[in-house]
Amino acid sequence: MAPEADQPLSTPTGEPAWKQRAVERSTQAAKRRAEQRVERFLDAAQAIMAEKGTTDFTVQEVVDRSKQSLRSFYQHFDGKHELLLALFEDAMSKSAEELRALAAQQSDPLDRVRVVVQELFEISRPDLSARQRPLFSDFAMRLLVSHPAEMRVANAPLLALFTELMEELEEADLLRSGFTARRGAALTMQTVMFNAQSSGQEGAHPITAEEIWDYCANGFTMDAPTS
Amino acid sequence: MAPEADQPLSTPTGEPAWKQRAVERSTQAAKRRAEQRVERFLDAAQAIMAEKGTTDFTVQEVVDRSKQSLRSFYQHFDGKHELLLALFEDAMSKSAEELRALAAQQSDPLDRVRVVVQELFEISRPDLSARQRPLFSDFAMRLLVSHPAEMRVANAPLLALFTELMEELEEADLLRSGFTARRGAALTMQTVMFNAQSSGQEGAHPITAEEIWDYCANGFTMDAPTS
DNA sequence: CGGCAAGCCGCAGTAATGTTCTCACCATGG
DNA sequence: CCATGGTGAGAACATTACTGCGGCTTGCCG
Repeated sequence: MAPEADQPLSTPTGEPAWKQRAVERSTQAAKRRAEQRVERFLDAAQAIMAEKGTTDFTVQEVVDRSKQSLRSFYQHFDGKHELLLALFEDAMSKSAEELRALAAQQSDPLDRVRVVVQELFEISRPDLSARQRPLFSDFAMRLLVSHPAEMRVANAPLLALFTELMEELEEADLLRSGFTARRGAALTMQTVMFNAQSSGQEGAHPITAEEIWDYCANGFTMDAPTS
Repeated sequence: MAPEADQPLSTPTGEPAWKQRAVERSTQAAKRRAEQRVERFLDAAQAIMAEKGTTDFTVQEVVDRSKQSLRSFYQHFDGKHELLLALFEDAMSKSAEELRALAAQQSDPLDRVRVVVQELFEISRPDLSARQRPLFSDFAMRLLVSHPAEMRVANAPLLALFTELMEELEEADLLRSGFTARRGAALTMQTVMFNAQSSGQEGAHPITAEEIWDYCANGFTMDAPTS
């Protein structure tokens, strides 16, 4: 990593290389400190959410809990929204990893999709997991309507997992004819997550993980028609 | 309607019947006036939403637009939430009626479900109908997480329609074996509405009405297995 | 017609909360 | 050892939902 020849490319302003390196060294220490502070804000926010089971905490609470200052908070985050977004993206990619690990335990491609669908349904339902994952109910919904692009980014890891699983199905000729893996991945993922959201809203007949799997896999019509 | 014998039942306080009737006559005029005021608030709110394409208006805006007073607003509504809820319930039952009329134009039970699914999808997508129906994106999502019981009430008309259509399918033996009409109705309705919500979030490959119908009807697996 | 009760209005005021500003401080690096 | 920039503490600001109060209008009743 001594790309002196490349320096001109990265210093179009005419700064000498040594100066850049010196500045960078200073910068990196500061960066570490900054990252640590950000970490503390993140941890504090997560702890508060775990306690209150909602994203309706105040910025002040996070600041107090993290033993830092409001001033510092706004130096590291563009606002409360950015904080929540960071936590949400993190939670989503962690969940995607967990689900991927779960899928890996199954040998049959169809079983892989099944366990992922059922587990995603469980961790997405508000009544059971709101306390542990308020981001999935509260924040995800608001993000979907107010910042769909950011939602798409946050969903990417999970969507990738579903796409892989669907492609496996495709290769094993287990996908319905004329059905694209990409579309099926998005449709299934969203169907599972959102139906989980409104489970418990269904008065006396809450939907179960088995039912949602059955539905996604087979639809509701007889096994032949559709025109 | 001269149920004098029944009066004691409705006047346990001992008030004479004539007085009750007189009071009621006075009351009804006041009631009409009150309803008219409520109507004006409702209309103003709807107009503002149509212009701004969001539910993020202030109560003050509604008050100004309706040429009434803030004080009066809170005399007729418990708060902004109640206003939105009223508009939402109204929009939902109107949409349910429109969809029911649309279904009636089809003779085949499966076609009835299909047109309803496809049209519900279209009117629920945020990109096209946000301007006309911000309640369906904005408010519905928030209501789902913050007041699921109210959401259930608001959804009831639409759910009833889906249930009827599903029961028709059941009677015509077009429903998959071991599949309940009630569950299918809820699952399908929510799947359609929510997937519409996130359509357009799908970068370059937005889901279409045909695809969602295909998915709901048939799922993604081959036409035989599931174990 | 005169008065009264109810409703309505305008306006100021409260509360909650996200965000920014002021200013002193201090720690880090040169 | 000093200059710079991040930090802390708190005040200040902005927005918004909501409420209290006093006065005015309106419609009703005797």
